[in-house]
Amino acid sequence: MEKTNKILDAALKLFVEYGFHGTPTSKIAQEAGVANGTLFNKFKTKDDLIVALFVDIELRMSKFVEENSKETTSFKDTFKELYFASLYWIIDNKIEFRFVQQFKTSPFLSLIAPEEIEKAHKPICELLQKGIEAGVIKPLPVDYLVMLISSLIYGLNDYLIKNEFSKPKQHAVISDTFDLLWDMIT
Amino acid sequence: MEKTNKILDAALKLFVEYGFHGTPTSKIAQEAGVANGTLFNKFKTKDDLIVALFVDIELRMSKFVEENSKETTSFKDTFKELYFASLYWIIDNKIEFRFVQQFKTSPFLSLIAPEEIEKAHKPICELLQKGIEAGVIKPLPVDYLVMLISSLIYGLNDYLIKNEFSKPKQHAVISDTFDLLWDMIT
Amino acid sequence: MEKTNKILDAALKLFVEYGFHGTPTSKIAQEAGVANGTLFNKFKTKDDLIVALFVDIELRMSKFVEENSKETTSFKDTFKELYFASLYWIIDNKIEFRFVQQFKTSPFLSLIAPEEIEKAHKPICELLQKGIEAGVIKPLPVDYLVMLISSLIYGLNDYLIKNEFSKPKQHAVISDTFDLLWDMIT
Amino acid sequence: MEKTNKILDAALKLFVEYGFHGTPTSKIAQEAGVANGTLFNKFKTKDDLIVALFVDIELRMSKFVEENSKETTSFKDTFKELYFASLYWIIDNKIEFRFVQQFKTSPFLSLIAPEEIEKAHKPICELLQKGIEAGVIKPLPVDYLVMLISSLIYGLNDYLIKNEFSKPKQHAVISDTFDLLWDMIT
DNA sequence: CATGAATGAGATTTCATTCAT
DNA sequence: GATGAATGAAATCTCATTCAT
Repeated sequence: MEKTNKILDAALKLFVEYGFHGTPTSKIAQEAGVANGTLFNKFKTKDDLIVALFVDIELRMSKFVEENSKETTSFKDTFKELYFASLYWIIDNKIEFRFVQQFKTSPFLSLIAPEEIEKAHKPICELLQKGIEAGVIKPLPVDYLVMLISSLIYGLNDYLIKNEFSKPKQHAVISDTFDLLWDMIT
Repeated sequence: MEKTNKILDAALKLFVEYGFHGTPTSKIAQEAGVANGTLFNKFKTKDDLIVALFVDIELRMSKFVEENSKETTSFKDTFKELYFASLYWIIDNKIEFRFVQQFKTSPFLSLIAPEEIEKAHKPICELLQKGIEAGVIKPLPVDYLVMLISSLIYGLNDYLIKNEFSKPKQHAVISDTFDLLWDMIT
Repeated sequence: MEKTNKILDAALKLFVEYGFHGTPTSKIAQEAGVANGTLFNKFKTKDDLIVALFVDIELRMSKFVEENSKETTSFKDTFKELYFASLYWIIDNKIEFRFVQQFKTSPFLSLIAPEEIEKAHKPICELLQKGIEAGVIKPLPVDYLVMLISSLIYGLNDYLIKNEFSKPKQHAVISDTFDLLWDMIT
Repeated sequence: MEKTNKILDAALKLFVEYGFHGTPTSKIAQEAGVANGTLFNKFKTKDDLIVALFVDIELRMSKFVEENSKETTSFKDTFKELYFASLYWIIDNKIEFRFVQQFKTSPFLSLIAPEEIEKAHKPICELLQKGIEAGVIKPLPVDYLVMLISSLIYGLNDYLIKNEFSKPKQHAVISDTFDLLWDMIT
């Protein structure tokens, strides 16, 4: 792995455990196995590193969701694919997700342009728009729907983490929640 | 106002704006109009102050919700009272709520006993239990229901903040969301 | 006991355990059971307290030695009385003595006039002078003799503390050491 | 000179003049001509610095005494070599010695293992043991003898400092004291 | 006199960042 | 490009001392 990635990896792990300011750059460098100065060759400042890490994670998530959700002929199935892909990524990348949550509630969020943050919601927005036009989804504002969906996903994730279910049980809960959600928005 | 409260007030304001570590204790003292040392007479450490602030806010919210939600004979109405009281408190105490969100995604959360955190959910848990027993609410696990409800509330709050609606429009959205929620869980 | 004495007592105990600067005045007041401000009513500054404590201890030791060493017709016996009285006081007032040692090797010593410090040696000086004139003691400078004697006493005290002998054994060692000392200076 | 040594040097000088707590680390760094932070790169805490300084001085003294006391065939001469070497080091390193005295009467002493402290006495202990076995020295406990000897050396040193004799006079006093000591223990 | 809350100067320590090698 | 020693600004926290009650 390249040094840049080693640094991002180490930073992620430490930030989630100790918080942004509870993690000195020196510890990140140490954990990454590089020299202190190397970190500052790759990222101009610590804030730069934090932002770069956020952008990197968002990108990885988007990519995963895009690649792992087949577009089908049925609207409901396409929507389900998106929902499951998102949840699976979050479940398999708990640390990344906790970082994102921490970042989004922190003042660092303001370092990023709002469009950049919205970008991740683009696929779901477009899909919902189609759903409304097709008369499948209730004619509510798209950003309102996105809010409903994502808050459920985030809440569900927290719930799954707290309860440590078996894989099949987890799947069942995710599936049941989808049904509740579907009923709510259609 | 007492100095202790002045300090809590100043801390709240600054923490939300600059983050826990972006806010030096000296600035808090200054903003509160007390001497630096006074802060440490009232709170042994900065961490203590952060935790005390969280506990204080949770207490104030619980008290408000309790005092502002009448118990009625209709289960649905009682539930609605609780829902509205919660949302109204959050809307009128945006800064407090942002602090709570920041606190809950930070490593500081681990400084508080899990029971302490759950305590805020006790009224709603008891109510839902009764609702299930009365056959009004779907027979789902209570903590699962709590998750569904609170994630919707949090999401809705973010949505309202972002959109800056007029008071009547706000009320309409809150009311409509309640209907969606009610359909989902009954 | 008066407050002043309670403060001196508490200070002594804490200074020996934690050092002068390792002991805050607030802890002294607390240990003494008086208010913080009371300490500063009795002693203008912390340094004043430290010096007063030293002077107090030296006075108590002098008084004890004076009262507990009978003047006899035999020079050797009178000298022995003084030697034993000194050692017994030190042994029974270990904490006081450790304070004195700490004080004497610290920069606080310079806050006291040299005459004040020498005062404690006055009785032994006068006695030795007589001993020399009587031809009993070797005709060496009196302050040289005092140095020999006191360094032996200090060393002996450390030795007794380290070894924790029984009372009779202690007495034997003290007595034997006197004989060595007597041989040395006569 | 390396920065570490510059810091130790500055610390020694200031500690002896102002005491451990009367000397801020910032002054040490300044006196040493290094940045404040550099001090804490070399020594994790101020206490660490104090302990390191003590260990360093003890080591230097041991090394000097070892290197400057020839072993001879005569027991008395060998003993005398040790005695003189010790005294000469002390006299030429007054500041170091005052530091050691201050350290040994302070609560910092407890930060060092007792064996570490005793180590400095090892050569003299072994020599005295031989002397006893050879029937030259009085058959007294070795640690008792060490106490007698070291207390005389310390006392003599204080005496010499106070009186500021010329070099030859100093030598005479040291030599005379050796004779008294020798008489006492043989 | 006694009290103890309030003060603020100052101490130790941390850590993002630089730069000579 | 990589390194890590050096930097010094800034943060948290302590504590002698004051003073209104």
